[in-house]
Amino acid sequence: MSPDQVEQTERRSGALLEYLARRMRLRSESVLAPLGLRPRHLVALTVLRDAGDMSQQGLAGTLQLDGTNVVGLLNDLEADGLVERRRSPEDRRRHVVSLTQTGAKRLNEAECALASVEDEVLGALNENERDTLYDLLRRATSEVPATCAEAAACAEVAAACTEEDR
Amino acid sequence: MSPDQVEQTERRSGALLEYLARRMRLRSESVLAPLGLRPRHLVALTVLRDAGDMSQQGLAGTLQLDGTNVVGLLNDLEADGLVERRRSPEDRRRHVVSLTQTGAKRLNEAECALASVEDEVLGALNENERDTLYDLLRRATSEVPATCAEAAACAEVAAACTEEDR
DNA sequence: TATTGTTATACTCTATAACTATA
DNA sequence: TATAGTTATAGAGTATAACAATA
Repeated sequence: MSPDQVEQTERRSGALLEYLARRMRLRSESVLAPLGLRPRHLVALTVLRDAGDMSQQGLAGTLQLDGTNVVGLLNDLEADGLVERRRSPEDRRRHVVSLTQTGAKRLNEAECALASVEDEVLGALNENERDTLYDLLRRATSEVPATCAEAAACAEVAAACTEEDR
Repeated sequence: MSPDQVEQTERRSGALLEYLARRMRLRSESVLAPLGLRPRHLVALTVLRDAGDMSQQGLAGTLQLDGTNVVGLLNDLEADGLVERRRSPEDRRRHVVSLTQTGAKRLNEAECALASVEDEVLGALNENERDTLYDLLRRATSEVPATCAEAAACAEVAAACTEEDR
């Protein structure tokens, strides 16, 4: 493998994604504080709006978050009347979580407030490029999260790749 | 403002970015573990490669990370011989941090290993779209982080926006 | 006196384990 | 017996404060 090829093929988006997300999150915190929200609340509300009602377990899976953490998250949101927990009629163990009208409104307010943060963090991109970015992110995140089996297979491939490279 | 306009203008990339970055990070952890790296190490190495040598304070600023945290991060990386700390000749208080050859090699290995993670997390996007995403992220992150003054101004604008919306 | 880096410490976030209720 | 959700608790991650060396 030539050095040029290495340059071309081995630069990945992962680190950039994390780096950009961190900057966005740090700036967002101060803007969201007056609304009584934290970035993770916004993520949860966004998922509920975009994907619709779901069980707490479903939410945990989607957010790749531990179930115990979802409890606390929903406690916050429910205390503010932004989401609702209802027992599922089909399976009374389940709680169906849904966005309330108040929650949808608050989410809109938050996104409006975050416009300036986005202007700042994505300052290097013009309007068209931001639209493209939003579209790509939207589609990438709408994919169902991979199963554990897939993740394991993925780890295997990566390990082989590392061995070969050494 | 009409409901349609609200739909159009108030959907922001922040939550999506954080959501996608989290999924990427969780998957990356297992793949990077055999290399003795954690996602944040990779971010630091990536920044050092892309932006070149810098002081610890510079690194803290770039990574939007507390200085005390940078110390621990660099301790890890230096113990593995992936980065080097040298006293600056001009200002002996400063440590100039630079990527070693070993570090550059390890970074390449890591990025290779992460290819399968990216395939999984960005499964909904085709090759072209991933290139576009990489390009957008690359340009967005190469922008200098905003100063505190700018962040404060940004918060003000956001607050005004919230008031108006209520 | 101010700044760079370090150490010690407290705080927050996240995950693991045991419990209640439904199935 | 297994699953959805909850609570209590321990471990990891992150930030705040005091300190040493240099400017």
